[in-house]
Amino acid sequence: MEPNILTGSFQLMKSLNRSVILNTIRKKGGISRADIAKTTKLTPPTVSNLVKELLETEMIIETSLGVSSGGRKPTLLTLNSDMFHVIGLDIGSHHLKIILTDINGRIRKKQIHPIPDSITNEGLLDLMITSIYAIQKNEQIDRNKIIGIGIGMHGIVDVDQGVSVFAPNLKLKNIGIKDALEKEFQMVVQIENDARAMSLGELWFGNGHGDDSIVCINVGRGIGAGIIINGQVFRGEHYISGEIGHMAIDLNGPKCTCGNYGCLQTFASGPAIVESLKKELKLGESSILSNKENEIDGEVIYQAALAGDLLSKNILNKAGRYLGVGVTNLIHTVNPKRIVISGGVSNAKEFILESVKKTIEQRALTDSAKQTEVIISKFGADATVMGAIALILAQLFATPGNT
Amino acid sequence: MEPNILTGSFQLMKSLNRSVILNTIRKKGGISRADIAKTTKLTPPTVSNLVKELLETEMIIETSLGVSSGGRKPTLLTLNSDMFHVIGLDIGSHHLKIILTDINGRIRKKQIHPIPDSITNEGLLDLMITSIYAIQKNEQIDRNKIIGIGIGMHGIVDVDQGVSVFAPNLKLKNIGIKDALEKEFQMVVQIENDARAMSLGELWFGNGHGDDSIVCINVGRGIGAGIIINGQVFRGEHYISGEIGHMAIDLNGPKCTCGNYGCLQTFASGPAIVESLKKELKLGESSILSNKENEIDGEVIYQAALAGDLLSKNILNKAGRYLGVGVTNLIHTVNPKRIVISGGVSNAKEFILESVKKTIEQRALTDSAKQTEVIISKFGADATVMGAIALILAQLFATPGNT
DNA sequence: GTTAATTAAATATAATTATAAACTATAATG
DNA sequence: CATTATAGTTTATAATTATATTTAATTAAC
Repeated sequence: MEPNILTGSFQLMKSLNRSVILNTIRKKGGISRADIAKTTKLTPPTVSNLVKELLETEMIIETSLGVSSGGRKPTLLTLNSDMFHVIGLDIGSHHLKIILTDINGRIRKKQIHPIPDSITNEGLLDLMITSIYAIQKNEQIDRNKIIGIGIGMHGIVDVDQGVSVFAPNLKLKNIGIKDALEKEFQMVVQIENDARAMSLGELWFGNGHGDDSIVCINVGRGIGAGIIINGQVFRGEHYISGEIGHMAIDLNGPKCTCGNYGCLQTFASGPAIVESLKKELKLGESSILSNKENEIDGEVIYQAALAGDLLSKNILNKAGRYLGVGVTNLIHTVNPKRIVISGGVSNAKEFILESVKKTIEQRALTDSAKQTEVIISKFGADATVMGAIALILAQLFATPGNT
Repeated sequence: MEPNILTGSFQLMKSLNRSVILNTIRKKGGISRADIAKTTKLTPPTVSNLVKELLETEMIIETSLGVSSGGRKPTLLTLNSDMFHVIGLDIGSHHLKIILTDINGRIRKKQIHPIPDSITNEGLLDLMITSIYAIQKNEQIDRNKIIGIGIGMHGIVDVDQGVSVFAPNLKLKNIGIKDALEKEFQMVVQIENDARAMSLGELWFGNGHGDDSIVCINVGRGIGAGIIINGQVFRGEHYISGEIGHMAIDLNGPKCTCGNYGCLQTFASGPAIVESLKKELKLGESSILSNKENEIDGEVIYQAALAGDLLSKNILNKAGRYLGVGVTNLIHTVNPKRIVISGGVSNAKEFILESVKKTIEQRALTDSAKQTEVIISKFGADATVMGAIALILAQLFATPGNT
């Protein structure tokens, strides 16, 4: 069947305006009815009526009176952030991270649970359910004031069905997460690929407020990108948009786990960096890591580089240059306003970011493309779980018609 | 200043519904008021009122009576395609092609003008203006029933300003096309990059009716892609989305005109194919083109391949494989539903398409990605000019709010 | 061939919501 | 303390869609 066509009706008109007002309050935070009318170009009575309704739902509250510039003092309105809460999960390769936030995304509680090796679908679902109960324990929070549960998950995710189709790092397939959690908790549940969740988190909580187009690149065990266009997560036809880890950049390069040669993640992922360094050590390069081959992981290399180890620095720089090639390809394809780099490898920002930028400067076609903003995520290891929160908030504050 | 926020109002409600009805008539072609009400879920009186208005504007007409299935015969409505017309231009490297169509995109007249070498900005604008006058000559068409002029142009185009920022093949910069033509003709003028125009044309007139996500790849002197997401042309932040000709796929590959190495268009563009064949000839490969080095161009190679020349076939196949690598990178980034290949090189479809498909089959990550539809444009050399028409039609039939 | 049922379209009335204009409340200013 | 500026509310009105009813035109059944 055709999807429902969006037609104009009184309900649409009203819900659109209510949403516009709610979002204005969210963005400006502490704004009077009169100012809402000015910025939205709605008339004062319309604003007053809808604000009254929003006050009744307790989504917003009247706070202090503002300062007057000659006339009645404005009554300032803000989101009622103490009332409503959101739960976010980040399902990684070894750990499940869960947070509880208010609707401004301020973290109230954070917990981490290890994920046992060779876990089953049912085991993972059980772990998720118990962790969701656990984080609510001893919290003075009305259960039906929890708006929803957002989940960021690596691998391929069918957002509409709410299924983790393939989670390679856990070796699991077809986990029916949404159905299971909705049945258990009777609230909104939304699951999304980790890089895409991150990118939405970056849009909501990062510097990129608004309707921008941004790309968030998650560089860790693999490399994945989340693409935001006009403020909407872009998923592609089969939920594999942004799978840039397997972008071919050097057809004569090393063999990748996918079977092809020269994929981006054979150069710039965490494992690739470790391999690259080990190989140099075997070739006899001198380094402070020379006799510690078994202890080497990404963090160790980063610390060595910080301590001044030239080989470690060079290896990280090289990874940055390759990442820059991939990023430039993305700029020439998606041409976003801003690119945010996150994930484990982005920890080594001092040694990565500059070489990414230099590579873009060198390779990008036009001056404007060269000036594409490239930053490191400010959320560090919390990027995915904040993105999971953003999934629910994006839905809560969505404008009618913009699915 | 902030862009205007979209708020609900009676005008919006009405114009949304009018647009929904108009588009329903356009898509279904020959549909009764009652059926419109059913498919749109608008009520019959609403439909009747808006249909009355649309009849008054002469945008639609009542045609025959349909067949009854027990009851009054339905009055069928269609677009009044004989009344309104659109002009489309394709500004290529050597020729200006111009067509006049009705609002169903049916071509009424087509003309081609050569573009002199070393033309100036003013010269090109003059040529455009005279060609637009010329195509209207001897046509029984009401001047103010021409809806607009669409222009597809290679290079980088600033759609909002209506300026061709950089047209490398004509060696021109900053041609203020929109302003000049709007001043001369007082009607809607829209200019767009050729690949993006093509992609919109493919969406409107090709197999891909609807709100799909498709990518159209123009393989000629360069390689450019037009990306359509949710039925909207996607341009990127600096109008360079889809510039995949300079996607790095082989960092150790040949040097490109852009200064980098291993760009896609050093392998799969028209000039790259010609160079590649000439090189093989020099190396002594036998071919029916062996002593005709000066006559070789894309068309000659294609004809040779058709005539059974093995070298020509191999060269075209190889280009197809490289193109397939680029296309697979696109699938892993944008993940569209359908990919359409057009431009000069796509003429050699017998020798290109299969190797593109094989490469995707070999390299794509998931089964669903492997099944991405890849077709050759059915418009051939008319792809850009049909896209230019689509630019205007897309605007005419746009839903309010979806800019 | 008359009548009932069905479908299409128009019309009249009601309901919903935004808008405009008038009004009340409150504060700063001189 | 009057004047003026600003915030917010009330009332009346206008622009629409929605609902219910009516008219028209057919087909199908008896």
